[in-house]
Amino acid sequence: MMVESASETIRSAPSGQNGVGSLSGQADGGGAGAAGTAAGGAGRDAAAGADSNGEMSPAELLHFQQQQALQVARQFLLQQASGLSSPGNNDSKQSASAVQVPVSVAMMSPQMLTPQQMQQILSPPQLQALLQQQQALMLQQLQEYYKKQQEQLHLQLLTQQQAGKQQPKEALGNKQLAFQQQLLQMQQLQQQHLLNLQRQGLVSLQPSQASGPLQTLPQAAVCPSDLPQLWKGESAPGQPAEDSVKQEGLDLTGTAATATSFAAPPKVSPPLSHHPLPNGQPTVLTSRRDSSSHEETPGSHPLYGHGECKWPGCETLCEDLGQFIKHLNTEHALDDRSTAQCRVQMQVVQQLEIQLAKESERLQAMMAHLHMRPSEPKPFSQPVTVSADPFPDGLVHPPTSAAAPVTPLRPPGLGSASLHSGGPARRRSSDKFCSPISSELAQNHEFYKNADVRPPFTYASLIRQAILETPDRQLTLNEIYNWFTRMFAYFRRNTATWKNAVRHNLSLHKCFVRVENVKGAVWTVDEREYQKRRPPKMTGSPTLVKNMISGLSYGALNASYQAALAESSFPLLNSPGMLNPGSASSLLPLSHDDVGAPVEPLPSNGSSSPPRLSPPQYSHQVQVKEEPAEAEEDRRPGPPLGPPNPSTVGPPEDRDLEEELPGEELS
DNA sequence: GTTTAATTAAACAGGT
DNA sequence: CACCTGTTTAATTAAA
Repeated sequence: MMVESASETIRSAPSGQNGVGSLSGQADGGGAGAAGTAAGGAGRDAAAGADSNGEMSPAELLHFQQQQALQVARQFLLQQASGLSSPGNNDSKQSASAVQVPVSVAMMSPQMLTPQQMQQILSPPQLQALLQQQQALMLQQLQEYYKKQQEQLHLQLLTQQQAGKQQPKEALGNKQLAFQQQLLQMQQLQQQHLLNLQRQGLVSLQPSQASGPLQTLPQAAVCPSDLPQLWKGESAPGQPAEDSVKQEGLDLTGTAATATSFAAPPKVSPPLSHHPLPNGQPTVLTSRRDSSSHEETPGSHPLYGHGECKWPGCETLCEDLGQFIKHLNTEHALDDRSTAQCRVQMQVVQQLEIQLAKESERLQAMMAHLHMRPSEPKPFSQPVTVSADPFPDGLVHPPTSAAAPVTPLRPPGLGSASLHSGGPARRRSSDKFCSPISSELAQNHEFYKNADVRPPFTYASLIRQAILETPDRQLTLNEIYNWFTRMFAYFRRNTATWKNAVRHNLSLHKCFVRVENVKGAVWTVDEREYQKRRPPKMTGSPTLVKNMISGLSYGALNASYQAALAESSFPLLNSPGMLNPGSASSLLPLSHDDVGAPVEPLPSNGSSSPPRLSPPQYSHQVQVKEEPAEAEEDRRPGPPLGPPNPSTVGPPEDRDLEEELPGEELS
């Protein structure tokens, strides 16, 4: 009936929903970019310093300087490669390195932690996350540095040529040779580093550069089979303006290179350029460009894998490479469509980069602020609320909460690793690290709204979120549907399927209570129940995870990080509803994490850190206008769950939540 | 290898 | 009758 039409309408409306555009907020990758630049600057300064000292001939000076720089770079790379295991002593030896790699230094909090110590202190997952962050930064620096080196090489060559007239040719030759060798070495290191990154899934779309072994990995890991939908249809054009906002500016240059550099084979080759991204984003990806140019893997193609074309949304089967190439040239030639698709890909990449940069920056700031105080368990044993701490293991805690250090014993498993191709780390990634839906959404809702990517949350958590976002914490089925379509591009398709799932979830979970209203029935959330059944899984659905992983894992990653911060910081998403004093109660108890709080594991010692908000007030249902008793019944089984007593129901996990106050709405 | 939870599909009952 | 809303059951799958 009307409903239908209503939902349909909305369906197409999403883009117009709101112009808030968190994206724009996120987009300002400027910060990160700046950081990167600054780092680079520092490096240069160091070099400059060396310059001033010397009194050697220009050529020697250059040489010396380069040597030094190379050394540093090499060392740094090695360090990275070995997982921070390289001894810190080296650092002292090479004071220059300190300058050269300010970022890393800062991150490690020189204050005395040697890499090894860090390793001990931090859980694997933490390390992993850290490492990734560092690597990303590193890459940027390296990139710059590398460029610089090349320039210098040229310079040097020129100089030497001039001077050559007075010096024996041989000497020069040797020098040049040596230098070139170093450069080569450096290149190799760089490649190696890239490989590492690839393995970790940090760098996606890795193209040709890594001929053999890698090609499959990246493909599988990154090519989100679902991402394609992004392209299907109207792709780029369809993108709501808000989203494209600034992206528009970047055009095919920088990012294009990233997204499509591989499409270079024969003819189809978009204009690639070396320009750095406009916004200063580093581009993890770009770097590979250099190296990729070296070798053109003969037997494979980045866009070809498992017998099919990996062009977004294509999936055409091709027997062999030859056929594929032909297909590529005919189907994906340089035309409007391809360009549009390319643009979309660019946006995806861009967003990922921005996100990465942002997170990196944040991490640095966090570490700087905390002096990298490790979440060491023992030392600071303080309150231990732990039980629930959803912190993704690794992060430093949010300043706000008193939450104490995470228990060390925790199964290591964080997520970052698990995020990317499920590889090895699939262990418990989920649980602990699931992110609070609210924060995740808050951060990426623009993204989900526009990208056809399945959100990494379960239907139950999404439904709950939808309901809680409203002022009265109640929604009709149809409104729930609308929320889904409004908030997620993904749910604008296959409506029959997910709607059925929604209904199914509403009926299935006790936490959703149907209340008969004058006008019909509305659904509310019984937080208590919800929390109860919590040992959730982060993921929503298998597919979900898959998508997330493959495509835009950043959301999750970030989510994990955010989880830590969530509590305090995101005003963003929560419902306007919260404001509502009257009904607000429900929110409190909810620990935002919906998706995943780990509830169970630890004995919650609520004692130490009393969750600030006593969960007792289980939100009860919001005051629904006339509400039949049905709901009530379930709700309180018997003993009113002890409010104060966290251990009862669940971990008090609600560790503080104050989940944020209401902020605005997400869309 | 078993259990649990989520997803998906589908049947079915009331209502409109 | 068609469609919506709810409830259920069942199969499948991934994670624990």
